[in-house]
Amino acid sequence: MKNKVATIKEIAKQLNISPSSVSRALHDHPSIGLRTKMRVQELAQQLNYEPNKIAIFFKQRKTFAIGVVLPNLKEQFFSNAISGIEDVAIKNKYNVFIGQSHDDVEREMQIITAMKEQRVDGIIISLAKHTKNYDHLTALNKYDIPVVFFDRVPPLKNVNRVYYNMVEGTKQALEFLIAKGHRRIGVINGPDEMKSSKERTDAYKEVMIKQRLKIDMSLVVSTDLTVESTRVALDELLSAKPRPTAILAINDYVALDAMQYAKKLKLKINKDICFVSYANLPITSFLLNPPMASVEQHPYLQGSKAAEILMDILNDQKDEKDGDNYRDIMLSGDLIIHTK
Amino acid sequence: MKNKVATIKEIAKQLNISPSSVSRALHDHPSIGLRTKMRVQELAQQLNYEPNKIAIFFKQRKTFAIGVVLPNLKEQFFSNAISGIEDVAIKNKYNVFIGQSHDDVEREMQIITAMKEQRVDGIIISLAKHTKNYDHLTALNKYDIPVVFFDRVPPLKNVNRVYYNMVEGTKQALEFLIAKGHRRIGVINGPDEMKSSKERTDAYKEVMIKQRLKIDMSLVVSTDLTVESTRVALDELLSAKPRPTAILAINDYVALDAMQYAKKLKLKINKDICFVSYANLPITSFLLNPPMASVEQHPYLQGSKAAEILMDILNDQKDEKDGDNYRDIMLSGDLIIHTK
DNA sequence: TAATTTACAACAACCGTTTGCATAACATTT
DNA sequence: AAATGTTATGCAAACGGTTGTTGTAAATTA
Repeated sequence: MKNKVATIKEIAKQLNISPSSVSRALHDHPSIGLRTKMRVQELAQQLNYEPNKIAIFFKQRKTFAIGVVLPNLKEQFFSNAISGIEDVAIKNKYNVFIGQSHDDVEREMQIITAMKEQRVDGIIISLAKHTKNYDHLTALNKYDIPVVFFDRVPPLKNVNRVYYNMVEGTKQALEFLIAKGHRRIGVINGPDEMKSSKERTDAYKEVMIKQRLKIDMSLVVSTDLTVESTRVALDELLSAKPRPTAILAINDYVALDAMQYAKKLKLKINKDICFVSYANLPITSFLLNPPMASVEQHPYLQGSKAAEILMDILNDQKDEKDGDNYRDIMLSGDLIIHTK
Repeated sequence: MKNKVATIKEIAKQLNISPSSVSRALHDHPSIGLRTKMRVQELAQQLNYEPNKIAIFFKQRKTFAIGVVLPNLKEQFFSNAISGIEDVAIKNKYNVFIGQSHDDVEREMQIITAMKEQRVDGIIISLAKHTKNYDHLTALNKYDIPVVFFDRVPPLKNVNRVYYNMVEGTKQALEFLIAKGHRRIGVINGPDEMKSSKERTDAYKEVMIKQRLKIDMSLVVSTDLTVESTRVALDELLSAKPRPTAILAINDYVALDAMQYAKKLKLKINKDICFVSYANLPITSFLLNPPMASVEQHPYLQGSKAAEILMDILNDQKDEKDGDNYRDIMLSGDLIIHTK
C-alpha cells in the first residue's frame, strides 16, 4: 500500500509528457502552455507532490543548512545567541545544525569536520576556550564554506567576526567600581588563549593609569573558567596585601562560583567584597546578593548579527567573485547596575 | 587557480579508468586488482578527495541528519537534554538540526515542515506547552520519518515516547512535604494541554487519599508557565482558607518566580511557606533560599535515551518491515533535598 | 591445445531535478 | 507558396556516486 512519494517523473509518466515539462510547469515557466500547466499542477496537488530537496541541493550544490558551533548551551549566553541565529536563519529559509564543543578543541575539530562533510553552506562559531590554532577553520575557505566568528573570536584579521567591545565594557565596569570608592580591584580573568582576556587586561591597565591608581598585575589572575580554578584565583586575590575590595569576574557563572566561595570564607558579599561581572544572566535576579553590576553582552544580538553576515555572504556569493572583504563588527554593551 | 574539489570522475579520468572502478577501489571492493587499488588510493589522497556526501545522501535516500524540536534552550532542562541527544547522535555519525518552538504551536509546525523538507532521517521532539493537535507529527509517518517524543509527550499510544514518571515523582515530593508536617499543600500546575499536568493532579489526589488528608482541588491551580500567571496562581493559593503552608511548583523556574513574588508579599520562604519543584536546576544552588527540594528529571538521560531509540529505529529500518512496535520509556527520578 | 574458470575492469542504469538546445506544429508575414 | 516567427514540448546531459551485469584477458584445468 505504501505508495512511494510522488516525483516529477511519476507525474510525467501519468500525464504522458516529459519530466522537463513537468518541472517547468511547476515553476510557472512561460514556455509551458496553460493547459499543460494546469494539468500538471492539478495532478501534483493530487499526488501531494513535494520536491526532493536533496536532489535539488545536490544539483544546486547548496544545502540551505548552516552549522553553529559553540562551547555549550548550558550557558544562557549561548542559548540566547543561538536563538538569534535561528531566527535569522529561519527567515532566510535555512536550517541550523548545532554542535557543542564543550570547550574541547578535539571535539570542536570533529564537529567542524562533520559539518563540512554534511556540506553546510556556512558556519558560525564561538571558539572553545583553549582553541589557539585556527587551521581547521581557515581551511574551510578551500571548500568555499564561509565562517563567521562571534563572541569568542580569534585574533585574526582576514575573517568575519562579531564580538563585544571588551575594552569599553571593562572600562565602564572598573570606573563604576572606582566611583564607588574601590581602589584595589581584582580581576578573575579567562584563559590566555582568549582574545578577550588580553583586552580585559589592557583595559584594566588603561583605567588604572587614567585614574592614577597603582597598577598591580598580581591582581589580575587567569583561570580556565572551572569552579576549582575560580577558587584558586580567589584565594590568590584574597591573599594580596592589601586585599582587594572588589572583583571583576569574566562572567556571571564565574562570579557566582566566586561569591559562593567567598561566602564560605565568611566574607560578606557587597560589603567585605563586591563583585561585578559580564553577561547579565537572568538568573541573577533571583539572588539575594547578585553581582553589583553586569556588563550586558547582548548575546541574541551577537547571534543574529553573525547570522545576518553569513546570510549576506551566502546571498552575494553568486555574483561577487570572492571580494575578500571581511566583516568585523564590534558591538557595545551597557553596564547593568543591580545594586544601588 | 581554484582547482575544483576532486571527484571520482576526475580521478577516473586522470588514471584512465572508469568511475565505477574508482568507486570500488576506494571501497576496497574485491573485484579490483591490487595495483589499481593502490594507484587510485594514492591519487585520491594526493588530490585530497572527499566523497560528496550530498550525492551519496541523494542516492541512499538518507541524510544522516536528525531534527530536534524543543520549546527553548534557555531552560537548562532542554539544553541538557540536547547534549544527551547530540552525544548519541555524534557517536552514530549523525548531525543534529535544532529548532526552538518557543512554545508557539505555529512555529512548531513550521519547524517540522522545514525539517521534513530537509529530509531529516528522524525527529526528536518535546512539545510546545499548548500543542494538543498532533497531526503535523503523526503525518511524518507517511514520509517514513520516525518520531520520538520526550519529556513533553503526547497522550498517544502508537508513538515512541521517553518521559519522566510524573506520578511517582509527585508522590515523593508530596510525601516529603507531608512528612515535614505540611497538611495544606498547594500546586502550581502547568497548562491542561500537558499530559504531565493531569498526572500531577492525579498523583495529588492519590497521595491525599492515602494520607487521609482532605482533597481540596482549589489548591491545584493551572498556569501557562509565565511569570504573570504564576503570580495570579500564587495569589489564588494564598487566598485559600486556611492558607497552604507548602507549594509544589511545576518547575524550578516557576518556583523561582513564585518565591520572588512571595518575598515581595513579605512571606518568609521556608518558614511561612515552603516550595518544592521539579527539575533541579544547577542555579538553585546559588540561592540563599532554594526550593526545599526538587524532583530531578534527568534531562540528559531523557535526551540520550530518546536519541538511542531513534538510532535503533533508523538502524533497523532496513530489514524490519515497519514492525509497528513502539517504544514507551518511563524514567524514574529522585527527589533531591536542598534544605534539611 | 582446447575448454573452462578466475580475476579484473568497463558499461550502463539509476537516484530526482534542472536547463540549454533542438524540434515540431502552427500562425504570420511577404 | 515560401520564408520567418511563435509557441509548446521533448531530448539529453549534468550534478557525484553506486551497483548489477557484461566483457575480456589471463590463468588454470583437462
